[in-house]
Amino acid sequence: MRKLREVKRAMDAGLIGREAPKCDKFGKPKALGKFSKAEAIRLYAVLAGQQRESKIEELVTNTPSNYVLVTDEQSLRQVVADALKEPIIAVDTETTGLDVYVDVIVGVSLTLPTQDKHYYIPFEPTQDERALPPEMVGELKALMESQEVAKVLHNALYDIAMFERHGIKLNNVVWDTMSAMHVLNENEASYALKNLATTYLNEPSDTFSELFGRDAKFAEVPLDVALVYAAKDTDLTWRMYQFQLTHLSKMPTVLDYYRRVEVPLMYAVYDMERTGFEIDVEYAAEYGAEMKVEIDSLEKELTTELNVENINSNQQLKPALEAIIGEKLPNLDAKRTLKPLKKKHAIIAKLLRYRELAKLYSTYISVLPEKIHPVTGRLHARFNPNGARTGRFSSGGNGVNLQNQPHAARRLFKAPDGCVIIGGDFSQQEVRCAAYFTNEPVLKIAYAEGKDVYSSLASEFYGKPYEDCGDGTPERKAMKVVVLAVMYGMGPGALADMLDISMDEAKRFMADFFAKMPRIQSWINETQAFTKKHGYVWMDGEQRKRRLPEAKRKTRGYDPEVSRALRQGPNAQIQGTSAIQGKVTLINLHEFCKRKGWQLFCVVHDETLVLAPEDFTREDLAEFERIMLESYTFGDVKNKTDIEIARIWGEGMTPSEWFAKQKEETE
DNA sequence: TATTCCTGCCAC
DNA sequence: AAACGTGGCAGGAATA
Repeated sequence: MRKLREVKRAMDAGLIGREAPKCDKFGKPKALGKFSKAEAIRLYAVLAGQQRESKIEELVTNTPSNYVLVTDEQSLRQVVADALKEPIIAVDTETTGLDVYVDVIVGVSLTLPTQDKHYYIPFEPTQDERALPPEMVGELKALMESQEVAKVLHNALYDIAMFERHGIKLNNVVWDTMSAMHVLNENEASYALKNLATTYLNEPSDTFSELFGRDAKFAEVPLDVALVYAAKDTDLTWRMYQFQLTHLSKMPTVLDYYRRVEVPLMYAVYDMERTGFEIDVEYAAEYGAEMKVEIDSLEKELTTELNVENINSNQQLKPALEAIIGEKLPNLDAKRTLKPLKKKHAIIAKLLRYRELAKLYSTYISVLPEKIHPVTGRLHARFNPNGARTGRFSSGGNGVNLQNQPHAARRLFKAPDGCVIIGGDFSQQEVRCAAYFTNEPVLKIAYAEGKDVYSSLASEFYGKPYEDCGDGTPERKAMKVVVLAVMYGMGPGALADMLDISMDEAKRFMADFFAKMPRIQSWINETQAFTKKHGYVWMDGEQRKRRLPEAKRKTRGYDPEVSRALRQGPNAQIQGTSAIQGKVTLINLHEFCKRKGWQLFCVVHDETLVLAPEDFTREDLAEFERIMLESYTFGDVKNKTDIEIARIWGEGMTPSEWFAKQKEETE
């Protein structure tokens, strides 16, 4: 719609006309047909090209006088000397591409605020004879590594990695305008610097691809254009920093959180991403081939039995399946719809088996080996510390999502020779957090006595002894999902589905649940009332907000968006606070790893993995455990952590099993 | 061929 | 009657 509107505006203004009419086979122009959407989109491309050229021209002619191109060694040295006198500068790099293990810097931008100067320093392989030789990037080393000069960047993780390519540590990054924006407004549509500048600095700016096209390379951008584009980057970064500082200063607890947690977290994430994973390629190939055989034969059988072209197409599958089983299906959801019919119809059992294998194979087993980086020989995940609006990490992007690997796929991740994976997992993290916020005596007493709340509730619900509902049992697993779901506002219908009970039984379960723990109910009510009144909730200690503006909407009758926002409120407070606990702990573990020569490996919400040499001691482990338990506590609710030691992810043993085995082997 | 939406499913 | 929350991604379908 945006594109169509722009085309309309341009046509109305006479900036662009209809396409030239097509000619017939005699070369005579045909009559113009109806004005189609397709033509409008083609015209948009023409318009964008026209605008691109004129925009670039305009940018260059209006290059501010304090944007300076640095093209000789002496000037470069002078800029560095001047920068070393600044207390804080803005930095940005331009590069040959986005692969932090392959690409190199083609230019560096520096903003020197007290001088009010914005420099762009181009290096080879920039395609211009004025570009400085690549080894001169080294002239920036002292400045970048200085612990005196603080740095502000946009998406610093990337630039830290690019400087590393040239043997330079980018130290003393004190602000990242991208991560700060996540704290300032987690609902932002885009966190691209140029878009933030357009929104908040009253400075309409085009992103690189908008200005130069999708596949443009920075090294090929003419230097007069590169100067104005790149110098503007640090100019905007600096202005964004001041804007953010002004606004975060109005929320001192959030500002403190940002500096204390989000900033040091960058360096932890940077190291964690670089550690990477060794992948058991032989096992993957063997296991994958085995799966593929079964998948292919199941697919063949299902295709014939159902008489469809493609069993992966639900559009084809649904009517075919309905015809065979003789009943209508609401959807083809495996858990809800198909599983109950599994016993009755062999074809459904076969389909479910096929789906399970196909998912595992196509999403995990077959792709993990392909993602091994050719340069490092390891698989590098990406971790986005503010990927979720609640402040949780997300993982994925161009790398691999490390947070949703099923157990069968975790077996492909192994510790390098001589190393083990040590994992610490917060036990019942969110319920402990709930105990803290609600002050519910049943929960607090249970945790004080060292009871497992999921097990207790499972024991009651299933009418089995507490001991039979311990860690790893299906009863406890089911109850874990149920407790969290009910706490976060699940309805009786869905609960009945989940526990395979009637609607009335589900209602009774929920009534019992809240009657037994009345403070949970009252805390939910209070939190929802707060959400409705203010349009946001606070995480613990007002460290960060989750803004839910829909909650404030005045409604008559049911409004799904308002209801959703009211469910999100209590959830965000607990999930977000748990995320803060995870981040603070991760920072401390990072320090610990650096001290010990260990490496951060991976973080999955309530679980952190590190790589340690296999001769680690009990004392090392005790220290690791202490960091897990003491880095961040929920008031007087004690933390609990389960520790696992493994050579293969997910195939671990307890510390006592480990040391027993070690002892055995040395004897 | 490229992009986007939909359904479904993995993790916590 | 509409009812856990937070993500990422595969594969099909629709659209241009």
